Amino acid sequence: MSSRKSAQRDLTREMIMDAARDLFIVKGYQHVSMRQIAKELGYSHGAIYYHFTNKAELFYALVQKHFGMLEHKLIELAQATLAPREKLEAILLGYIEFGLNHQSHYEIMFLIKDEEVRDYLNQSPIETYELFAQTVHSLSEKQLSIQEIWSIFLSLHGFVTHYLRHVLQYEDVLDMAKAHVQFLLKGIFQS
Amino acid sequence: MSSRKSAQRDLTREMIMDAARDLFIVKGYQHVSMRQIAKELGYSHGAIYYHFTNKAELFYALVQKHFGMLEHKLIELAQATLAPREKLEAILLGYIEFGLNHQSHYEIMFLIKDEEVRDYLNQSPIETYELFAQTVHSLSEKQLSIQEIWSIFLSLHGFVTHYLRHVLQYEDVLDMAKAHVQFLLKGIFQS
DNA sequence: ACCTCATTTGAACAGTGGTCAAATAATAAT
DNA sequence: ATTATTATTTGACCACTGTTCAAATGAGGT
Repeated sequence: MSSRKSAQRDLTREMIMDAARDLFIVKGYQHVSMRQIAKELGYSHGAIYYHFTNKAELFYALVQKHFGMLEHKLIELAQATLAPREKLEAILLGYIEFGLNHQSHYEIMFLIKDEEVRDYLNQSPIETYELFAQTVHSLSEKQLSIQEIWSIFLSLHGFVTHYLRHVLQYEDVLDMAKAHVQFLLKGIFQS
Repeated sequence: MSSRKSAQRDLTREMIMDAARDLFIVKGYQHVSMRQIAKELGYSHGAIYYHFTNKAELFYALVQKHFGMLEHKLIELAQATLAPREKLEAILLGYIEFGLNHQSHYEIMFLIKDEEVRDYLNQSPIETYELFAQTVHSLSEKQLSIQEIWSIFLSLHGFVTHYLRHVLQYEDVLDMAKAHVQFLLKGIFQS
């Protein structure tokens, strides 16, 4: 009855990921179906399974991209021309900003406990944390121990997690975020 | 064909909640179906809908109980005979212990983002946090501001959230938890 | 014996993720 | 130009989900 699409509109992983990202951001992982994604693209849901083995793998492909984005942002902030203290502030705040401005992705990167999805998570979170830790360590002028950096990370993570659950945007909690960062840095620069 | 159960075994909210709790703890909210709960009880799934309007409401009934448990623990710790500093440590550590020893519960209380479920969440988390904040405030000998207490809470939340995702038990991360608490209290008691 | 009514059943509905034989079309080989 | 091959897409199908609801059930009151 229906005919397959012409060659130039052949379905690609990129196309699927673009459509999926939009839907995931609006509705969240659990509330997006493979059929919805396919419909958005004008294909049948079966076609997606040709390009991705399942929903989790499709989602994880998106996640990997976003870990890359977070790393990019960290590097960018670390290269800014600011005093260490300001740079450190910017990085901690930048982490929160990233988390709240990419809520669906943060959720997948750090929150989804779903076994299906977790099986696809590999080294990405670890690598990204390593970068975070090293950057913070050097900016702290060696005053922060590994353990303290880890505590800072967990504390930022708690902030993001909490407000992400309440679906608030970064702008809505900017003051709170700044105060949280100050709290975490208090004592380090004896300010 | 099948007949309704005899009067003394009439299905109650309590019975349903007990069966549901066990399943939720083992499998998590998303992977427990109403049919599974009903099967566990030897009833048809329709019967549950007579006692709970839907899955989310059933789940929330469980949540309320767990908030009660956490409050109970907080009060208990606050009444211990310890120096303020030690008491404060015990409370922060107690919070982490509760979170990691009741992972499914904590997940329900603070992590589930599902709209269906969230619609049933009312004042419980707020009330429990109020208790936490007041206790910490008085124990800090008025040295902690509202904002700082909130940051401490978020930082503890981050700790629990992270290790909960990796399904580690409290004992496995005890040293880490102690270090995290010390980090958060650093400066407050000028230690 | 009859009635009432809270409780339970199970069929039905619209949706889900995932599978797969069959259909299709672009490309390579003849 | 015709044929064979191969990558891609389709849609019926499966086993499942949460939810609804008319109908059946049976305990308690009269």
